[in-house]
Amino acid sequence: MTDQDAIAALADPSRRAIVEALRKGAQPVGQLAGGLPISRPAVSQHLKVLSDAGLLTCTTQGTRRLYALSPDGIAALRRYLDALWDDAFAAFSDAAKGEPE
Amino acid sequence: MTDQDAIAALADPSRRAIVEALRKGAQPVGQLAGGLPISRPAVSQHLKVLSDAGLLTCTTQGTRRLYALSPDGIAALRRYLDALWDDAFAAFSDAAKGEPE
DNA sequence: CATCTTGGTCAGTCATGACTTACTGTAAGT
DNA sequence: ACTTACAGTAAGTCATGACTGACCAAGATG
Repeated sequence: MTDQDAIAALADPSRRAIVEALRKGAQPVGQLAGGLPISRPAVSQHLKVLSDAGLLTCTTQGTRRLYALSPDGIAALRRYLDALWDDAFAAFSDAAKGEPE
Repeated sequence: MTDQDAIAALADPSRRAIVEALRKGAQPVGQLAGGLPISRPAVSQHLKVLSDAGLLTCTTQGTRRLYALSPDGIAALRRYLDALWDDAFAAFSDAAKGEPE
């Protein structure tokens, strides 16, 4: 439910820029929008997609909402890629030995 | 050039289906198209995107072309996510220290 | 050589989604 | 209570790219 959606979420350049901005720490929406070439509503929409994908967490402080990277969501992606790499390497080894028929 | 493009390449459901099909081993284009609900030209186009992103390798055998997962390309993605996770966890730890009030 | 198989390319269509402006809601300050 | 600051939602526009049918190139086979 999440690992596939998370990849799609990271596909958009604006969303990757948001993720890169959050690597240094949590930020409110307005601050994120200030550092990006898109409007604040656009940032809000991207934050929703990233949150739904499990990549971000949100903590409310009055009218401010702090968004931060979610280690759990990123860990899920890592597990998916680890498994994919295992299969890729196994198939690579098989091909190197001789072609299965 | 590759790690970001690779994520975008994996965002499409059809391309993920191709990657999943290749987990078991290399396949020619026609066989891939036979197992998917899209036409052969569509598969060809997806294979090009995945190859350009460094996720697939292609070996030509006469008129046949065998596509296989590239361990190198997947490894590059793993490294990117590992670094991202490091930052996410560091930011999470910082927030845990400063927040409790 | 004729032809069949395999697969990449072209041109065009159509749907998805990224973006903006305008609006609404909510918490804090005066 | 009024106003200001912050942020999510709605409606509409527009560009990107996923897909198909038709065409073309190249190697195998008779």
